[in-house]
Amino acid sequence: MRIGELAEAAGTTAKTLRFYEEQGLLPAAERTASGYRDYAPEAATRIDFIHRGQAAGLTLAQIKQILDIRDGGEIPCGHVRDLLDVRLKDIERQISDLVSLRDNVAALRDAAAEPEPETCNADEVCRYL
Amino acid sequence: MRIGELAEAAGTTAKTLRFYEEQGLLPAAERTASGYRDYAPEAATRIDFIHRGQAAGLTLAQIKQILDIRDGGEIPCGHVRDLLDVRLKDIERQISDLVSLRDNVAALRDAAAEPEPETCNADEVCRYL
DNA sequence: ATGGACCTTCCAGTGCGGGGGAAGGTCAAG
DNA sequence: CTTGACCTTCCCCCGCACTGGAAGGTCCAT
Repeated sequence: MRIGELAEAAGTTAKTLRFYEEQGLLPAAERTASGYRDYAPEAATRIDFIHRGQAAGLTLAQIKQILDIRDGGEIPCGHVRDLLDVRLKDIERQISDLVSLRDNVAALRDAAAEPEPETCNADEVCRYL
Repeated sequence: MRIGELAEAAGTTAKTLRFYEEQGLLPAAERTASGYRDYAPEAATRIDFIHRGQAAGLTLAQIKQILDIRDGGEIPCGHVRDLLDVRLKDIERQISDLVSLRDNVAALRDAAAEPEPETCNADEVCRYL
């Protein structure tokens, strides 16, 4: 199948598939006599994997690590678990950062909700921030 | 004072201050006879304001909007409140997105914690993702 | 044989907030 | 007078995951 068909089957674009190939996430495709990339339909499952990795918040570089392990004939489960562990801690840190930020911003907004502009000092630009 | 002194006083770098000037967040500085930027110490309060804006998650472009209003002789409280409102909704959306993601990633990691690699199908790369 | 949909490569840009480093000028201490 | 720290402008670079577009080749139906 051609790149456009594969892209549609996998829910992405031809441009993105060429990008993935360039980044080493997809193996260099077979070529037809005229130079068109020629994919087996199973190529879609690899793209699905990439999408699952992205849905878990992994970067393309991390997904590539997993694919490289699998392509090397090893079983990537352990590495996947480690990546997910790190990712999970990172997400939790982001959440707590955002919760703190939310509280701060909410307090600022509440203070700004009843403005007393006359008490603002031009030097500090806005006393509600 | 020179740009390096101001940068240190405000907890940033000379490079960043030039960048802020270029972006219109800081007014073009006075110059000494030899072309050096020459700041009044009060310049630091404006940089502090920029830092407070960043701490509230505002972009430099949004902070610039506030500064432009203040520099235009108006009182930016209303705009600040609007920006904070929008930012707050955005933060809350990010939090709920991240909480969903955390739950998904945690479930994946728990599944991967007791791997049974022999049940993995090489075609799907890793059944834990 | 012609038109349009598809494909190829290559180069450049997006948004964000800067950072790196070159080439040259300036200032104060020793 | 020299040295070293600082300053100037200039342009390019980072990560991230693409996206846009130009210039040209191919395939298929009409």
